[in-house]
Amino acid sequence: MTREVRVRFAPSPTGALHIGGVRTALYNYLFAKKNQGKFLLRIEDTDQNRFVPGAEEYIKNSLEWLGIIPDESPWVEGPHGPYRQSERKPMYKQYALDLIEKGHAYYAFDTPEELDAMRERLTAARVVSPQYNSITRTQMKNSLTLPEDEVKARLASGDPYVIRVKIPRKEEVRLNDMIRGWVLVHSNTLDDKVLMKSDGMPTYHLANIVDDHLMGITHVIRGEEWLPSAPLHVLLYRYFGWEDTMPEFAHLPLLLKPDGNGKLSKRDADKQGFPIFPLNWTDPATGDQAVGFRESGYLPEAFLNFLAFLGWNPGDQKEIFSMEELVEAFTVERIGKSGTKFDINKAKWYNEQYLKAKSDNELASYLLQDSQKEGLELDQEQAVQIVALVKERATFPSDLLREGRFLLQTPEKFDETVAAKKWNQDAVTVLSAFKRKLIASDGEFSPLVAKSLLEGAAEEEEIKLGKVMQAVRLAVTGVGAGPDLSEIFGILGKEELIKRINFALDSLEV
RNA sequence: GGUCCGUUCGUCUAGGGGUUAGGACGUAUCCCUUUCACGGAUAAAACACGGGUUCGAUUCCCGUACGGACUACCA
Repeated sequence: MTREVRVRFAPSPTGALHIGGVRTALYNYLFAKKNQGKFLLRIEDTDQNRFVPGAEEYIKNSLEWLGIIPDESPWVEGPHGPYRQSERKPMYKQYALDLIEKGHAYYAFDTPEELDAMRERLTAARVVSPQYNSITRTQMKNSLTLPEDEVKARLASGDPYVIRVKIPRKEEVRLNDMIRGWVLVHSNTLDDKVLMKSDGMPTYHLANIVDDHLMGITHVIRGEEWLPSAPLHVLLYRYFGWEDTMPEFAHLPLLLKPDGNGKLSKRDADKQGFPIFPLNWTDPATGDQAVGFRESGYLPEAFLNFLAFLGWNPGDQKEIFSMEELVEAFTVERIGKSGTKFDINKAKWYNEQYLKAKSDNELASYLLQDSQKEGLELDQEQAVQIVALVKERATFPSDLLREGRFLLQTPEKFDETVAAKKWNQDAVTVLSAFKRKLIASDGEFSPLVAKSLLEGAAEEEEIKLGKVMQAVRLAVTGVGAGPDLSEIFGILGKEELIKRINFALDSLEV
């Protein structure tokens, strides 16, 4: 019998969800949907000290923005809830006790000071890596070394204690990672990790295994930073007697900083001036603000597509994939092994592709919104016209107004470099003649009409139009570059055109 | 330091015992355009190194180097 595929994304609410976490969520989601399985979201909030208010809501909003919707989560209860580990707290202890009973775990009463002292002593003795393990635990205060009476007395009197796994001295642990193949680790390099903290909360290792088992998780797809502790997890499944339903593991390559090496961090993103979080985030403790991809103008489908390709590829040349197409094409076999440097240029390129694929009507609503914020007046029809003209030059929706602003606002100043180079007597002569022709013209005004009027003006004055074209553009738009001029004439209309030419003639000196 | 993981153009990657090592982003040049952008074309640009195995290795094996992750009562 093959089990229903069930995967989970299990972030801890310690701050804004990082782009790497979003990718992990995405891969889990794609894998679940590809295999007609379920994607669940579990909040791993077992560390009360690191809990950040708002972080959970942020995770929810981020995933919703991208359409990575969990089938089961704290907000969509399923058969295996609750989906917040803090709410599952009472369940964990029995499992830790079960392990003690089976001889795979023990109580430890060492204080933080004693642990420090032990590490210092071992470091001084040049022991390579000081850890609480099969050798050192014999010298520490735990239920393996203390008399049974004392252990009982300590527990009864409420002495603080933790529960540690008892890692065997000599044992080979092997696991088959879906991405990396067989990974072999010797138990003597593992330490007796804390399973249950003195505050009664489980650590990640315990809670994770217990919950994954209880929730019927079949595949664990998570970041590579977990690979070193995966052998411990395998051991725990074995000790619990759950080996037959142990999930398969896939450890994803890390997202690296764009220059040099190392894990991508918020610092790097700030330095390079690009977002690292999906949404805006304000740290409630420090008040530090970070802009999100969403607020920077990235379209969710573009961001998703970009993210999917960070460490995965479909094996063919196609690069633009909708969520449905990603689901269809996704396999973990095609996830790469090596770390992936983050390149914001590629993200921008994806955004351009998706932006350009939108209809003028759809794009117009962005322009309309942005314009209204500034109190600029324009209607849907005008907005569509402008969008058609400037969308080729936009990466983000906000570029629409930036690129088309001169069509909505009469320029108040002129680009000085262009003016110095191109504004001359010929320009004044042609523009003056153009203006006269505009005033004299009647009948329907169109880009074509406007253009022929300008050509006529140049011809009459015996000046080559090419020589003054830049100056005409400067007069009308205030800058030296932009979309096709006759189209601009058409959108501006005769009156506005005359007004702008007059203003330029008055303001600019030869 | 130890354990584990990794290494194809600047970046993301395809490929795989015999290839002109392919694509995309970025860069450059040209074309289109009386401008800029878009678009089109072209170019520069990679198998980390050393040993094996082999008729032949970028591809398989082993080392080395380099990089990364982990090494908490954090996840």
